[in-house]
Amino acid sequence: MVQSQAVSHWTIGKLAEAGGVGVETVRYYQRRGLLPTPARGGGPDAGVRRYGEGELRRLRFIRSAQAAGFTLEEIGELLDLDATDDRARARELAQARIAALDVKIAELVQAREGLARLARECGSGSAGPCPILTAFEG
Amino acid sequence: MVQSQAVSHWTIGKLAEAGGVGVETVRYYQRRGLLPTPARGGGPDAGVRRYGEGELRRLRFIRSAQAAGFTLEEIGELLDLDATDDRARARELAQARIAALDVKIAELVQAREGLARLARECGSGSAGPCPILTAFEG
DNA sequence: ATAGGGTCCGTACCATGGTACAGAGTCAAG
DNA sequence: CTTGACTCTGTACCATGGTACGGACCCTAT
Repeated sequence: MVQSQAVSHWTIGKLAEAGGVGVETVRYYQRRGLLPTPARGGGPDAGVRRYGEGELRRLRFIRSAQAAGFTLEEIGELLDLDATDDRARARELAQARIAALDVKIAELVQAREGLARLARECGSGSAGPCPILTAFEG
Repeated sequence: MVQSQAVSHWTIGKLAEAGGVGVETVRYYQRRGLLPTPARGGGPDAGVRRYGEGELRRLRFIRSAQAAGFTLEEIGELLDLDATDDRARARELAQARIAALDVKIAELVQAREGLARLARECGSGSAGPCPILTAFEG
């Protein structure tokens, strides 16, 4: 059974588009060491670098990990861990982030409550209080 | 019935401490127009500015509103709205932020799930997968 | 009266995460 | 065989939200 070759047919522009980011962002991630900078092609497409599924998966991971609150530096470490299979460290980072997320989520839920109360009390009519300054004190 | 005078006995250092921020941060908020810069006292405490409950409430509001995801610019607008009692605009801002928070909270909850799965599958033993790169693809 | 600690003011610097060129090259269609 | 779209490299610039520092000044305790 033959292992299928990893195809790399996209230009940086297509990769960026597929990942939902700008070309400059991809280059920035390359500078930060988060994405590889493949060799420039020779022959037919001289000079241009080509990208494939692997890079796209990495790019998507970066965006998701950012959404999870990891910094780009931590994301770099995670990508390295993926290569070295250091499970202990990976767990450690994941659990620390889960703890931070729990705090953050609770904070946002509380903030949401304050805002909902503000929006409710601060009705369109001019009756009743419109307590902006104390919105988060409940 | 006599309205009690607003007392202003704290120095900037005490205000900052009470608000859980640094002195430089208070000054920064003053520069941004989020906190007033009271007149310097004369007589006994010549030269030093004094702060009271009003400033502390504002400062705490700023921190909470930041936690709710408002930018400092938006917070400035909210503080102005509190003074002008523009209910319609206040509601508008609150509702927009609630919508953004709902998206954000859902995102964080989803990220948490991915991380929990990662921590679980990536057990301390070396058996099974440790799928960092695909942690958020579930 | 003098040393330490706080204030005041202006300006400079910082970290994070991008975003924007300029100048040169290359490729594909008309 | 030129026009337009895209790439590549390096360097510069940006927004946000602070943080730091120098040099005065002033208040209090020793």
